[in-house]
Amino acid sequence: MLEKNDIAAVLDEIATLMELMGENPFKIRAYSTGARILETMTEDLDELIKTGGLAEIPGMGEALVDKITTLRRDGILPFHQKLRAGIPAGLLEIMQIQGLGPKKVRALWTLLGVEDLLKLKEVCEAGKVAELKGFGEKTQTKILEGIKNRVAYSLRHRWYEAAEVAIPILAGLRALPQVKHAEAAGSLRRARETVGDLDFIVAAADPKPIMDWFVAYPGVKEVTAHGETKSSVRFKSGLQADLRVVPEEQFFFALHHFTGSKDHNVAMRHRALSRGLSMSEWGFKATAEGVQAPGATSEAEVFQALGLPWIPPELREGAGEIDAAEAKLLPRLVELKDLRGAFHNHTTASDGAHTLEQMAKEAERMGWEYLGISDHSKSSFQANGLDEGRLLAQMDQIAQLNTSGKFKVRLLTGSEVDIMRDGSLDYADDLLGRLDFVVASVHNLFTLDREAQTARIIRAIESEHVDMIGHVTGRLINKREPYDVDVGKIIDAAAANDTIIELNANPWRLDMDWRWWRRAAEKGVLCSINPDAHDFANLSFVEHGVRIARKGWLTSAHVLNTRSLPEVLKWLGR
DNA sequence: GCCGTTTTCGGCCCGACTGTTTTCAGTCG
Repeated sequence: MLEKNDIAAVLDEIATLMELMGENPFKIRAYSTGARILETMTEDLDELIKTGGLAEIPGMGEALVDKITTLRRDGILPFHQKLRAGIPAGLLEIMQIQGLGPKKVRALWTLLGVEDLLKLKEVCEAGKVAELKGFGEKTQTKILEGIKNRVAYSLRHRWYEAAEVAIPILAGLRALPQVKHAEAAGSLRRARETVGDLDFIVAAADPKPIMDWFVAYPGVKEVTAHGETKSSVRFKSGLQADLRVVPEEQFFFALHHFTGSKDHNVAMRHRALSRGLSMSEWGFKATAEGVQAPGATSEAEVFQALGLPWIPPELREGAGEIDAAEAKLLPRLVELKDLRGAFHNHTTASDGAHTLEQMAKEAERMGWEYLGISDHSKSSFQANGLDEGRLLAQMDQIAQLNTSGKFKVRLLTGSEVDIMRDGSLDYADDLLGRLDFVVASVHNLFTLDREAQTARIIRAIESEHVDMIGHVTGRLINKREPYDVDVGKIIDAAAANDTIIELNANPWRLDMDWRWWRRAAEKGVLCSINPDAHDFANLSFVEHGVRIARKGWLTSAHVLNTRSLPEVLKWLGR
């Protein structure tokens, strides 16, 4: 039995294998589309298979439904196995190298017997690749570079790290006298948790000085393209950045196009075609008699031309946003300014860097009404977790601070209590009952099997003292895989027990993943955007949480910490 | 492989850049 994402990975691999076999590209695209649908859908797969709802999804035909059903049931698909048997596994890795696509890889394989990276390196170094028709010296050199740097080049970068690079470039572009508009597009603008490369779109009449400025930007290690309207550079970190300069009248079309996603664009173009318009990054072209191709002086006008309201970039994943826009059902997404406080914050009592007072001062500076303190519990000795006596002392200290009138912000007593192996909690019920709020988190035994891990967390959810579940999967983006847990079941349990699921806003975590929030919200699960701050500057992590909440279609009504202090106290005391 | 106010075949989103060519294929987004 395979999970949704694993089935999507198989479909993607089938697509790649078929490319290598030189299959019909439209057939190949159908498999990729199927993979994207599985990745983004929020419904329960088993349910969809049982009810036949899967076949109702546009792009899901009979063949795909069959194969997905088989993969779900058997975990294996003969069609896939057969494809695999005919193609060396090493070719899939070679396909990852920039500049090598199915045609070239197939040529290397059939003409030079290349079956893995080692052999590829060998034939490049022997100069055999440059002799092949369609290849040359430059291609050979680029392949060798690609082999050497394949780890760094293929890595996706955490959103905030990409943003740190992008922000000064964007400011630099905007400061150039020729530049009319400049924006960062791509997955950065869509607020994906990781970013593959940066995309800058600039409106200007004369591209040349802008291109020249860009390729000479400090920190650029390599210029991989330097054309009239497009340039690409690579930084030392391996991060690549593309710049496109377009005439002003094309800017909003280009911005929309390069913001993507691919699936969103495909859907938009279909919609355009049905209205007698062909759509590209250049703008609209009339394809039918008597149709006028409209221009656009804002991105909203691009959507307007297709009878749609502006769709926030975070939602543009081709996962139903266009249908929702059409039906006027787009959510009014939560914003940073909606937040009135935050839970799940640490102090020097456990592993935080700042005291209660320092944290309170910063929360007040941010204009918050309340700040929830939740240091670690005693089992997290590596984090200096509090035993019962120290927790009681901290509760007294917080009570004193609140009555002292020193801060306008109200501090709330809490704990990030460890979930034990069996799902019980690290403090007794009577102590938990005296706290304003309780976050329950897993901090050990990451390798429990799926069933045990899920059962463990669900037992914590069922505790009457647990208000929220912390970092549901424990993932650290690009560093540690999530522990094996059935998030769908966690969501159901949270809904049934009126337990909040945290959106951990630490930019390495962003956990629960954005792909689950829409479903959670539909089931009535409340979210809390928690900074998990370990120093006062970390309180600003909520900005990352808001971004992900938006990506998960959440409105302020779905988020506890958009509520006022009295409302929050009422919810917690329920 | 999917889809259909062209329903069971014949289309399927669009363009820039590079490197190899000498008019274009392959790759990428």
